[in-house]
Amino acid sequence: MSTRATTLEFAVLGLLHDVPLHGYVLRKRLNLMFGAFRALSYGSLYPCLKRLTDAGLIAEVTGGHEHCTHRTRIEYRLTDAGAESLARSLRQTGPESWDDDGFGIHFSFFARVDAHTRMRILAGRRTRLVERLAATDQVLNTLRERADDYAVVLHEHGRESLARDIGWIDEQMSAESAVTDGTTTTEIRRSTDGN
Amino acid sequence: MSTRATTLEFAVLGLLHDVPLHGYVLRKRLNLMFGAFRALSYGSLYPCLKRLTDAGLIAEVTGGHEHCTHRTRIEYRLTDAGAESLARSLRQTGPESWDDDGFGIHFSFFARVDAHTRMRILAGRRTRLVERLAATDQVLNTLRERADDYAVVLHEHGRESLARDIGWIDEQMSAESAVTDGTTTTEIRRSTDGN
DNA sequence: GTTAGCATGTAAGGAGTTACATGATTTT
DNA sequence: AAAATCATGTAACTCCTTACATGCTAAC
Repeated sequence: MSTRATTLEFAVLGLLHDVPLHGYVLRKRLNLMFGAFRALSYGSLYPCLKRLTDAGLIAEVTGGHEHCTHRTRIEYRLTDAGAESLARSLRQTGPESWDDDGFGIHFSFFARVDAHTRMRILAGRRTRLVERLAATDQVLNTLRERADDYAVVLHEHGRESLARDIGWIDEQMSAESAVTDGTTTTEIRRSTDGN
Repeated sequence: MSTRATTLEFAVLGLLHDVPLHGYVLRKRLNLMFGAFRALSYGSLYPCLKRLTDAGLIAEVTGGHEHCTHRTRIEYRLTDAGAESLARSLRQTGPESWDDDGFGIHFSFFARVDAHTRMRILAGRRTRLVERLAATDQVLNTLRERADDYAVVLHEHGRESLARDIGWIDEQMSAESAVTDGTTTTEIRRSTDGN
């Protein structure tokens, strides 16, 4: 497929990398790792699965050891093309990987990515957040001039949250460089082991 | 109009209450008070203005003291029906006023709303956030079982942000009850004065 | 006189949601 | 045997964005 994978498609490919899953369970996993609240709807997931199938990135599992009956659940597995597309998405560093939509997913899959890529994504995310902090300060100035008190309080809270998010990114970057430097011998971050 | 106002329509009516504005400036104000980043597009604003005009909630300012030329800027003012619709939206306490979409806007307009309504919206928002905190704890348990370390770190950060947001709501509720109790004589929150 | 910013709009499309429609399987 | 929950899908709709199309006005 020529068009770049959407966030949802990327997340689906990422989850299917470990284990073949069917739609219902896939949705649960997606809601677990991303979103947390405001659950993904089936009306969104199933068409996505269809698109990925049509694009040849995933395929129905035609289980050899399955009994011929109960064809009610349809499991999907990653094809070779899908694995390659996933690898490409994981390797990407750019707005898709550090803007709001993509950052959480890319971060969740960090265990599958080399330290250099992790750092670039964290750095990109940090820049974005710093930009926003500056923009928020601008907004706060204007809002204070207009004496729009409730709006000021709201944006001051937003500013604080942003500052904390930046601090968190800094922590993550420190943790990463600790791993890269080899200044620590203990295993810092594990990936998921199988199912 | 029978259908409830969308978030954008509500925000537009709210800004037009003080001063008549034209689209271009309106957009700037909207981006200032809400959004902060990811600016609203004209492709969204102008159709909204048209909808509100068709619904009779706003109308073009036909300035008496305007010179007949330069009809390039179209100012909009709130009609009586629009003012009533706005008042109704402001009075509303329910998911529209405390979910993510609506909360910021309702909070920004708090100066125009009675203390009782403010409290109910804050309480509703608090309940939502507490629900999410519980949901996040659930997710964290599952994620820890699966030893999905990066996802755990990400969700722990999300949990902390949520906890802070709840703390902030508590502060706002304290500030509100200080006003209501009359335990303070100084003016705590001003509204915008004119333009 | 040309660039930059002000100003208004439309058409097509993206990425999702809700509501609907259906049926199998497990639990009580 | 009824209720819950597992499971898959479609159709219509929402709300927004991007890209386009247009023209005025102020500054340099």
